[in-house]
This record gives sequence, C-alpha cells and structure tokens, in this order.
Amino acid sequence: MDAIKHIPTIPLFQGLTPEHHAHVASIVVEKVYRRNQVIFSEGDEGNGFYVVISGRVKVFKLSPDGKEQILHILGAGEPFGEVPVFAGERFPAHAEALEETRVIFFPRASFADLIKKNPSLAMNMLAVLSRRLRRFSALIEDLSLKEVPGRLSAYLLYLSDKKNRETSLTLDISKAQLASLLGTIPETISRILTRMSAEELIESDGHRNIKILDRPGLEELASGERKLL
Amino acid sequence: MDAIKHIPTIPLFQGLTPEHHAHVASIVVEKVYRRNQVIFSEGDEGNGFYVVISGRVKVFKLSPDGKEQILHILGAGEPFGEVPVFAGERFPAHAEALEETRVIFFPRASFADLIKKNPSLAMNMLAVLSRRLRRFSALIEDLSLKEVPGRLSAYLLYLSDKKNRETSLTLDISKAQLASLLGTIPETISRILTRMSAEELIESDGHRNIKILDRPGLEELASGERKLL
DNA sequence: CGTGGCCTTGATAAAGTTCAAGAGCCGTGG
DNA sequence: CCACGGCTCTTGAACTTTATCAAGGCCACG
Repeated sequence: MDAIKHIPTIPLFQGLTPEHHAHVASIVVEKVYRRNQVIFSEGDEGNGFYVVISGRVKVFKLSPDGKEQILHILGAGEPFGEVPVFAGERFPAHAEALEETRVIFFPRASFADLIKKNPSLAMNMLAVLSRRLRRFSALIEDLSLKEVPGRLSAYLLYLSDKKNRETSLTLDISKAQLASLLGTIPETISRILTRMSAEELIESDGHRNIKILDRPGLEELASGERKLL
Repeated sequence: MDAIKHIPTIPLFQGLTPEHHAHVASIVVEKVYRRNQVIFSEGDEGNGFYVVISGRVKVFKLSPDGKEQILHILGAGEPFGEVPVFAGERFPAHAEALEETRVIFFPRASFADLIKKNPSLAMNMLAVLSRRLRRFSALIEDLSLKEVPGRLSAYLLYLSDKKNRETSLTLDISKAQLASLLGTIPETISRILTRMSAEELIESDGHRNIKILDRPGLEELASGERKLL
C-alpha cells in the first residue's frame, strides 16, 4: 500500500515526475516472500516483473541433477524478471528469496503502456538491460576463460571495491551460494581459500571474514597472469 | 547511401512509419569490413551501434593468453554493440567480421534522440536486448551445467530446428569457431563427433555435413539424462 | 606437386568433481 | 546447563572431464 514512498527511490524511476511516480504506484502490487520461498520458476508465464524493496533474491538456472548456477543476486532497488515483459515467452530462470524479502510487482500490460508514454522510463529500462548484458558477458568470460582461483579473486576484489577498497571483507553469502555464483562447488572454494591463505594473499578466519593482504597478487590471479601453486 | 532500402527490412524498425524509416536512414553511416577485420575491440569507446546488412560478424571475449569465447554470431538484420549506447562506458567485447560484411552504423546521440521520440522503436529495442539476455542465460547454463557433449547436441538440435527439423545439416562455421562458441577447443569437438557417430546418433562426412540419425538420443544428451561412452 | 589450412588421433597432464569422513558451531529442548 | 541434531565448512583420495602437446592425414589451391 505504501508503494508510493518506495517508487521515487528506485533507480529505474529516476528522472520521472511525481505524477508519473504516482501513476506507477497505482499499478503495482506488493508481495512478501520468506527465506527460500520460490518467486517464479523457469518456464513460468511471465505476466510482469519485480523490483526488490528489501531483502535479497537470487536468480538461477538448475541442471536436471540439481546443480545450480546463480545468474545474479539482487538487493533493494533492483528489478528482475523483465525479460518476458519485452521478449514474450517465459521466464528463462528461477527466482527465490534468500531471506525475508519485500518486492513490488508490475503487471506487464500496464507497465508496457506506461513505458510507451514515457521515453525516459524507456531509456532507464534500456540502461538496466544493457548493464545486465554487460554483467552476463563478464560471467560468460569468467566461466569460459578463467579458472576458479581467478573467478574467486575477481569476486573478492569486487567486494572490496564496493567498500572503497576496504581490505577487511565479510562474505554476504554462504560458501555454497558463492560456489554457485562462481560456477563451482563449495569444496573447491574451500580448497582455494586455503591455498590463497598459504600464499599470504588473504587471511581468513574460517568463517565469513577475509582480509586482503596482497591486492596486486589477487589482481594478477584475476587476470590470469599468475597461478596458485 | 542506399541505406533507406535496407531500413524497413530490419526487425528493429518494424512497425515504424515510412517517415521514421527515412529519418533513421538519414542518420546512419554505411561501412564495409573484410573477412577477419576488427569492427571494434573490448574497451573501445562506443559511440554508436551497428546492424548487419549482409555477411556475418562474431562478437567475442578474449583471455590474456589468446583463447576466445564467442558470445554470438550475427547475420543480416541483427544489431550489435548496443550496450554502450544505453549503459554508457565501453564495449564489453570484441567484434570482427567473419566474411566480407556490410553494416550500417547508428551514431549514439542521434539514435538516443530518435528512441526518445519513438515509443515503438524503444519497445523494439527492449525486445532485442531481452532476447539477447535470454540467449546469454542459455549460454551461461551450458557453460556451467552441461558437459561438452550436451552443448554440442544442443547446438545440432538448434541448427536442425532452424531448418524445420531437417535431419541433414551443414555446419555454417568452422570447427574452430564452433569450439569457441561452445566454450571448448577443436580437438574436443572432433572427438565428441566421433563418439556420437560411434553410437549412431549422427553420421558425419568428416567435413561440414552431419546427418541426425537419433534425435531423441541427442535430446537426452542435451538435457544431461544420457552420457556418451 | 608442394604448401598451408583444417581436421583427426593419441598420449599425457591439469583442473575440478565426487564421495566420504569429520570438525566446529548454534539453537532447541530436556 | 548441557546434550543432541542439524548446518556449514574442511580435508583427503579416487575419478572424470577436458586441455595440452605433438604428429600425421586430407584436400584445395597455387
């Protein structure tokens, strides 16, 4: 009901007038999901898309034997599930709440109307999709051209950069989730963190806290110039 | 110069009026590239995007040691290089002509103007990007969750479906390109085709002609239910 | 007829997965 | 307050898949 107070804070709706915000608010529906609750499944009919208000959502692919590959993890203000709105057909992946999560849902038809009348909303949405394409390109590159130590280094550096190059990091997801995000399994993550510690690239407390000791070393790993023993 | 006659045939511009087509034509520049010529490189400033008129283009990532992963191969009517137009920054990948190729180039600023005034062009572009996201999701899934025989089966089935489920196929790219598209190397492709032939899933003339003998068998491979010996 | 491109095949090695066992931690409930 | 069960994480050993390196075959083109 109080969607109107969230709308203006969502990057997708930046640059719109208050009237437009009100209009957007009038077409949305709020929903709440518990931890591990399915939001949609691959192949479902996509009748609209979502924006996270609070909490976190993972979007992922599943193999027949149950292995998962996370495509991305979304937090407050980020949209997901837009593909079927514009390309028709169905959701290309699954979405699930990682924790108690509030989202707002935009029904397809009314959103399509809105976007047609609103060039800057269209431009914002084009920017969102373009950035996602850029991220997917990076993921494809990682999966195909880098080994796991390189992917893990890149992830640690990414976390560090998010915090102004802070060297003390706290993983915000479990090792299992991290493995799924990097296209590997928890055992491999564990072994590589051990090797990174042995080479004094990082220091780990065995939990979710990691300190970066040798940033240039990690950068070399991420770019493939260097290998772990 | 004769771009005007191509514009109306490009899917991106479907549903626009002839005046709009003329306007589009007035802002484009035609370019021709030879086989293997670089169109842009990753990290280049993206001042506009391209649409293929004739010929074919590959868009790909390169690892420091020279291994390449093809993101997609584009033919007539297909746009590429749009990401920097909407997300800013630079091209996230390289593009190169696979053969003599004619393209039209859309300068960023004038295209952005056009799209703001033209909701159905915006919707078409959103559809293009959404379909690309769908394809990238499938590629990520392949790389992360399928083994090479599964990816190759999926590719053969895709080729077959493009021709109304015709069983006689001709590869339109070299084994090296195919390997790069599937995230592997030519030797591996060769070995797997041999094994597929041994199990009478396909018949290969050793060149680029392949006949599908056991479509259900390939489908099982593609979905991971079945393994090659 | 020779040369270069493209493909195949074999032997070897590297990277990661699987399977299995066990350690540490946490909340629950007796 | 402590024991138990359930998680998550770590570690080891065997195995699988794929890459790498090297050699040779085939064909088209000059």
